[in-house]
Amino acid sequence: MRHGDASVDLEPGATAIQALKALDAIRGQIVAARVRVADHAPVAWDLDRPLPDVTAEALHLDTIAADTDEGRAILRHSTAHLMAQAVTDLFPGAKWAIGPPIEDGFYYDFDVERPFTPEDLEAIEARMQVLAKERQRFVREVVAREDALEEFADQPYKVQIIELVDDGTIVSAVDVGGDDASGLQAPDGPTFTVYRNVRVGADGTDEVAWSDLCRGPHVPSVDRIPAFTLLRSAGAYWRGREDQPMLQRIYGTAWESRKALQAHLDMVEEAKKRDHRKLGRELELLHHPDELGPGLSIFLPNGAIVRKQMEDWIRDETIARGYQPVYTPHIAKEDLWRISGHLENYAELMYPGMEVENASYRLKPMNCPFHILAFTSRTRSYRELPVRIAELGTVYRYERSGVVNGMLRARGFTQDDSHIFCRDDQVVDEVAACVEFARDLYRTFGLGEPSRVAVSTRPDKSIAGHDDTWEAAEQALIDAVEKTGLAYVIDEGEGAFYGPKIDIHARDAIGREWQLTTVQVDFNLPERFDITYVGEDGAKHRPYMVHRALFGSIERFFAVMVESFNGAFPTWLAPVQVKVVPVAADFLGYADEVGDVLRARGLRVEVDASDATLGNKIRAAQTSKTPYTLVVGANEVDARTVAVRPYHGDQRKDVPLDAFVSEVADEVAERRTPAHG
RNA sequence: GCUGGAGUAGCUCAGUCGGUAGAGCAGCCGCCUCGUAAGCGGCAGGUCAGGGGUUCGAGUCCCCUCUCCAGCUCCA
Repeated sequence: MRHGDASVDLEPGATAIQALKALDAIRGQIVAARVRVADHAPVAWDLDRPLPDVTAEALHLDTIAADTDEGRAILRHSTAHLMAQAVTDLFPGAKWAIGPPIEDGFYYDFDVERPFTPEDLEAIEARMQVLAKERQRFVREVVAREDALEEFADQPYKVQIIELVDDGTIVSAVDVGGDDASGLQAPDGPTFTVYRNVRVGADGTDEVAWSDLCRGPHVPSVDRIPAFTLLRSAGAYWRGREDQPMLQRIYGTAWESRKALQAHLDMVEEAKKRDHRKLGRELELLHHPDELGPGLSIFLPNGAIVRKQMEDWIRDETIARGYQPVYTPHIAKEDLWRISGHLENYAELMYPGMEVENASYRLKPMNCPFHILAFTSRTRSYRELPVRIAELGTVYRYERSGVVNGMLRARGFTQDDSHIFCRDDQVVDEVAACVEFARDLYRTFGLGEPSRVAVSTRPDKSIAGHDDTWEAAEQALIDAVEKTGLAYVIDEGEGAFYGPKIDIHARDAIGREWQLTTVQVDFNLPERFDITYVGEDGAKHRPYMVHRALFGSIERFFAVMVESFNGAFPTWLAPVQVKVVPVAADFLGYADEVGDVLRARGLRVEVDASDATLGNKIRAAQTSKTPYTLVVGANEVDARTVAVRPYHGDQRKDVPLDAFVSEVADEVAERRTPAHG
């Protein structure tokens, strides 16, 4: 068998680890092997599992290191088993559902008598530490369907999983192994894989401590998990469906080293410190009084300045790119929402009607119907297409109470919304332009390139459009993304009910990914509103309609900015750009003069006229994360200079006032955006 | 909507066994006039989320409601 260029011959029945040792292929910490037979897809393989019985030339072998995404997933999967074993020990009668690795950790769902308490988690983790020391081995066994059913007869969820596999509901969503996943051996009838945790008993013989239905692979033994911890518990529906019973889920994480685990926990802690709700309060950006109601917020003056910079940028850019701004109301008669189909498809997300003068009015959950009315305000010619209607439209959605979450998920929010009416031959260019527009936006606001571009295809619940229409639109979106040169993935069945879409994500300063931009094709509304334009042939034609929001929600994007910049906005966005601090009251006159000079160049300045000590005033300026603090005293008055203390970077003394003003004015004019921090 | 946790001054938090509410910061007043992250003193600030109950007595125990947080489901 081969590993890279090396090859070696082995006895039949040799395990992956034996082969890797023979090949001298082990570097660093290995959790599993990767086996590829001929041109089959590679399969992750337990180190102690015998290699497939094929010719040496056909077999390729590689290692899976602990410090890779794939390696960590295996560590975490094994840790999930360890946790389930601990839960079984401490909570006899607990039923196990599923326990997969996820991004940054793992979970396992249990059906237990009562929900887990924080104390339970401590006890479970302590039990896991004890079990880990037992050096239990993970032993893989392939069993027949009937044997699996018998073995797990008292585990109703496992039985269900087996039955779901029977009827094809589950293929790979839940990892149960089964037919040799490598496709290397044709099994005799349906089989499942069981992993047994085996320890050496008091009498020196092997004893099975715990078993689970599982695809694997796993680390060879539980003591090979370098670092793990449990994080929290929460309810979770069986199979993720609301009509199913609620189980108790425990989240945990595992890493290749104590250091890596600590780094992860530090990152979580850092994210907590940056929470936009916390910073929004501390920096007086936002206010969420109970009197307002859930999911609604007030932008305080500081927050409003930041938001205005965002809005000014997008307004200017949309006009520059040929969009036509409109303004539309926040409510409309119910009839409009009947025509648009929102009452039919979206009613549970709409606030109830307001009865006025024998008519019912509704708050708008979307801007589209209004933009359509703007389009249909007169007869449209093919010559004027594409027509791009744009608005910062504030919408209201009656989100279910449990999902409201700061500004990330609000009940009232503002979309930088636009609807583009165009001919079919213009769709690709228009969509590509939207994607490029979004890239500019991310660059401007310091988010770099998109981290993920996903084209979502027709969902089961789609109501509009023929198959070939959907296919054509999906292809148009793909063509548009390819035109931009960005890599993309296909999210099957994740499109909106009225058409396919492109979602764009970006990563913030601490590596978190946010869904921001959405570009959607709509087949539904043009039909419902019977939108037409007059073509070259004098006949009426139906335009395509593209929805698009680049920030997505201004409020959400604002929150992402707050968290990503950690409240320390770049100068062009900062609520107060410069604070002038006189050393003592005697120098207040010069401080005011400096303030006036800066304001005359359009900068946002505050002069600290309080009678606090210098140290106190500087501290106040620093904790407000103001980009520049200027200290002025006798030296500065005489030389007409300022002592500059930037929020990021080293202080500079004796900077000529004029030079500082030009420097900052340029920085703002260029919207210079350093890396987030 | 569901599961769990939490709500005390503007903010961060203490409050013991059920015995009549406390600190720091911020605010206001005064003193200090200061060279790079907290000078000193004083004053004011509370329907302990709201409602009901138990009790001689409830921030504390019980019930209901609201809001927030961590998830599930749903989504910008």
